[in-house]
Amino acid sequence: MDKPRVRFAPSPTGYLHIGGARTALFNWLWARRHGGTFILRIEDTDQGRSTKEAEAAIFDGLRWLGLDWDEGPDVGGPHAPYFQMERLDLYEAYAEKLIAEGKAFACYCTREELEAGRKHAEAEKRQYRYPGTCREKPYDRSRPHVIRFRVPEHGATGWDDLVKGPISTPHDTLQDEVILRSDRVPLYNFGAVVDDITMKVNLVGRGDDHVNNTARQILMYRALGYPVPSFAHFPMILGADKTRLSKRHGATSVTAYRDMGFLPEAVVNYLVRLGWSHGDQEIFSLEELVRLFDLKDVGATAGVFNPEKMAWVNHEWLKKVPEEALAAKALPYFRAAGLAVEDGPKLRHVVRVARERAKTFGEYVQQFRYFFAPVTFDAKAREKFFTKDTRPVLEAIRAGIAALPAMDTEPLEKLFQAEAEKRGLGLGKIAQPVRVALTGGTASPGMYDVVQILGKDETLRRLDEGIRLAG
RNA sequence: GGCCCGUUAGUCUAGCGGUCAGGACGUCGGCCUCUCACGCCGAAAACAUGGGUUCAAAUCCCGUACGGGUCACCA
Repeated sequence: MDKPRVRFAPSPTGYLHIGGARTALFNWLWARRHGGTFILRIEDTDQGRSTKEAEAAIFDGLRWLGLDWDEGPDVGGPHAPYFQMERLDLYEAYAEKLIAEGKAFACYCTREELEAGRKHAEAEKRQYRYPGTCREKPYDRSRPHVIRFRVPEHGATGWDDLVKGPISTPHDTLQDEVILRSDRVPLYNFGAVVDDITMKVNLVGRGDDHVNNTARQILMYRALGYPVPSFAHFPMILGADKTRLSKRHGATSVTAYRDMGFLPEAVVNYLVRLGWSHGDQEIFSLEELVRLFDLKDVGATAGVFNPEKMAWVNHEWLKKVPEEALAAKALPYFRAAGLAVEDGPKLRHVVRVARERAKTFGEYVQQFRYFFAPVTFDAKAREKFFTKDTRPVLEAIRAGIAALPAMDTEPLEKLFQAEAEKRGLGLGKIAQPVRVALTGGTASPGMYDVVQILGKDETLRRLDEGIRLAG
C-alpha cells in the first residue's frame, strides 16, 4: 500500500467542532500510524460564511489537541496554496477540460427558473431533478452561466467503504449538479475532488454526512481521468436525544472544553473511543493510539456524546499529572476566575487535595475557591453547625490550634481526638463545625489538610468568625 | 417523501456460527472514614422485531419497525 496521504478539510465557518475534531483525529492517526502525510486544507469557498476568526479558531483547536499537519497553512507544502480561494484557476482549468470533452456544460438557467421548477415538482409531489435544459446548448462565455457536471442517466456507482463496507448509489438519484458558480467559484463536490486529485490524497476520511456525495465525486474522478481514492466514512456524533450533536446539546467546540478545564489528552482519548475501540481498554495516550489505531476497528454506528464519561476520562488523565505540573496547569483557571493565586506551595497543596475530588480544572476552581477567597457559607450548614452547642467546640479547637507551634498533622490529629474524647463525642462532631467554619460547607478535604493549606493565621481568623456566628 | 447508512444494558463498546453475552461511564448497595472524594468489593441492567439458512445464530440472508444522513449557484 502507498503511504497514506489524508486530509482534514474544514470550512472556516465556525469554531472547531467536536465532530470535526474527531474526523481530524482519525485522519491524523491513520497518517501517523502508517508514516503518511496529514494535510490541512481550508475550504473557504462559502464566502458568505467563512471568516478569518473561524480559521484561527480551527488552527488553535487542532494545535491544542496536538494534531499537527505536514502540509497546509503556515507550514506550506508541495501542493500549496492550501486555501481553496487561492486555487480558483485550478478549478476553472479542470472545469474547462470537462467542458471540452463534453463531460460538463454551461447552464444559463436563472435561479428563478430553477426555483420555479423545484416548486412545481414539489406541488406534484415529485422528486425534483435538473431537467437538462441546457445540456446540449453551445458554450457561450458571454452569457451568465454556471457549469454543470453531466451525470450518467442509468446505472449506479459504488465503492467499498473502509468503515461501512460496500455502498452503491443509483444514478437516477443524482443530477447534473453545479460544479462552478456563475462567479467561477467551485462548489464543494468539485473543489474537494480537484484538490484531492492535485494534492494526491489517496484516502478520504470524513463524516458520514458525506456518504451521499461520494458517488458523484467518484464520477468526477473518472471523468477527469484520475484514480479514485479510498473512502472511509465515520459515523456521526449525536446528542443525548440522538439527533446530530449541536449547540442545543451544550458545548460542542473543542476550545469550550479547554476553557472548562479539560486536558487535550483527555479530549483526544474520549473522542477516539467514540467510534473506535481496542478490546477492553479505555485509556490511551496519543503515542499509544498512533501504534494501535486502525480504521478496521472504527465502528459503523453513530454514537451519543456523553459529557460524564468525558469528565471521567479527564479525571483519569488529571490523576496522572505530577503535582507540580498539575499546579502549573491549574493556575490559569484560578486566575481566570479572578482569584489572586500565586504559583507556590499553597497551590500545590490545593491541587494535591483537589485531584482526587474534581474532574476538571473548572471544578477545581468551583470547589476550592475558599482556599483563595473569603468563605461563603452554605445556609443550611451554617444553621446546623453554628449553635450554642458547637460554639464551645469551636472555641476549644481555636485555642488548641493557637497553642500549636506548627500545623503538622500529628499534633492536629491529637488535638481533635483529645477534644472528641473529652466530650465523649465522635470525631465527626468535632470536625464538622470546624469544617463549616473553614470552608463554608459540609464537604471538603480532610480537616488537617485544610488547616495546613490555610495556615495558622487564616485558620484562626475563620474559627473566630465561626465562633462569632455561633452566637 | 426518494435514496443511502445504521440497530448489543440509560450511554460508549467487546463479540466476527457453539461465550454463564465481556469491559467502561453512569446508577444502586457495602467496606474504608472527621465530611466529601479516591480506592476496594458487590448488584441491577442489553443482542429492536418477524421470518428464513444451519445440528447450532447477537453473529449469515430477507421483511418490518425505529434512528440517523442526504436531496442548493452550503460544506
